[in-house]
Amino acid sequence: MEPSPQFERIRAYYLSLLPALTGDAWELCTSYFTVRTLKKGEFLQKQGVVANHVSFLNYGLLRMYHLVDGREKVSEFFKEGDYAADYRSFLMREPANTYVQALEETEVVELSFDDLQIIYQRIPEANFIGRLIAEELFKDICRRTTMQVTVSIDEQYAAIVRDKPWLIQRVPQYMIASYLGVTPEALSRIKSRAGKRSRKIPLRPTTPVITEIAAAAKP
Amino acid sequence: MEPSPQFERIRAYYLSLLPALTGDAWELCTSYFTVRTLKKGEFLQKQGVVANHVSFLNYGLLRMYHLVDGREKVSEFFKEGDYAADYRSFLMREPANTYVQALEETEVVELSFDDLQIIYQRIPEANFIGRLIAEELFKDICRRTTMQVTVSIDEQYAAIVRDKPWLIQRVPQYMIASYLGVTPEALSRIKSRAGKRSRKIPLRPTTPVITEIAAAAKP
DNA sequence: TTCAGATATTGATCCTGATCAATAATTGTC
DNA sequence: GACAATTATTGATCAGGATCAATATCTGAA
Repeated sequence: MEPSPQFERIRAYYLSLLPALTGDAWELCTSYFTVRTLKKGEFLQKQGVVANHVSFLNYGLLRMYHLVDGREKVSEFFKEGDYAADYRSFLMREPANTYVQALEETEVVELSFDDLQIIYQRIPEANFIGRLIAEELFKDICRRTTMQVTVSIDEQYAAIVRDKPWLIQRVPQYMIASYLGVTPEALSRIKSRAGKRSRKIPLRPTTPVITEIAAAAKP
Repeated sequence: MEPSPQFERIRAYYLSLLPALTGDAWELCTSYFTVRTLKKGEFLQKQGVVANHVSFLNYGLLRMYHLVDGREKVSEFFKEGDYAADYRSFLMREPANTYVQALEETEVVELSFDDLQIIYQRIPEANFIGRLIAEELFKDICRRTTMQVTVSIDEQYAAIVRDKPWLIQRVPQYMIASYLGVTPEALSRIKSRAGKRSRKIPLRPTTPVITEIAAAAKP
């Protein structure tokens, strides 16, 4: 509706994606936005429920996790400036298989699925933004996957300390352990052993490496 | 350029996304498409090289993998009807950290990054398609991630046998093992032990479960 | 400040998958 | 069909993380 300071951050975000986003189009968007505040511990999303909103974080911190056999497996953290919510569930209109919970008091700008479709229809450029957001999420999840495959837990933890110190500050260690796919005990030992600096372990291939030369040579 | 049977499959795909894709717009698209054939063993993408094309598979089979410490870690398979290529590298214009290699003779329809940008500019609806494709890729990678976190290797293999029998048929077992994140030996044992049916292991939480009630109660 | 609950560390043991090694089965080629 | 190369299986040992348990540290509220 009216220009609100609560939409400043998301506006800056959108403008960075699409500088030409005009006043009218933006007004239409904001007319569908709603603001919501989550207390620490509250859930933005629960397993089994279809995600009906995407949420842009004005401030605060969320974690996304799977609940498997009574254990929580943290898959992602969201902080101010991020898009949160189970985007898969949101897109597929299927029940989510994750929980999203506030770790701090958090304010989000919400947009419902139906309203987003209206926006896509009325503002063709919105598809551009939607594309960039989907691409952004894709890149993030790729980065994570590559990390998991490429780097040892020790190095992943070191990378977090180096690149995302805010995670260390704001999240209990056992959740970071879960995020890394190990137990709290294991992470504790990883930290302690981090002192004695990285020994290089030379490995040799166990699986045949198909080189292009060798393979392409055979028509 | 001219209506080609080589573009039939991708046309059907696009039409399924956007029925209103008009003849003219489609012609513009096809004018940028190029067809390429890969022999078994040839690479569509190599680590260290910026992915300059997205590739739609007309027929054939590709695998994507990371090379870490001389070992290949398979992260994805692509078959006819899929979009292949290191989309992260393509989007970010950064060197890829993966290889994409043909496991069978494969025909792809390629579109370069620059040409795609032109299409996005000239055909606004293309953003719609681009959004859906990015969303599709996102959903796929989410599905994979959820599997990895949620389900045991045994069950993941069973799921492949059940849901993707073509993988079993067309891909050597040691690549499927790599895809599942285990050694070929381990997968072999998993298969043999698959006979004696799943014993249920009751687990109790090792990490405190923050319930909404408890957490939200504290303002 | 004190205390209780939550979080982190440390130790001992167990278990699964990795590794190393050898053999068997399969596949494709001549 | 026979052979060579690739792929799969099976066995024995090893290593790292999980688990269980105990203690230490931290945090926030009264």
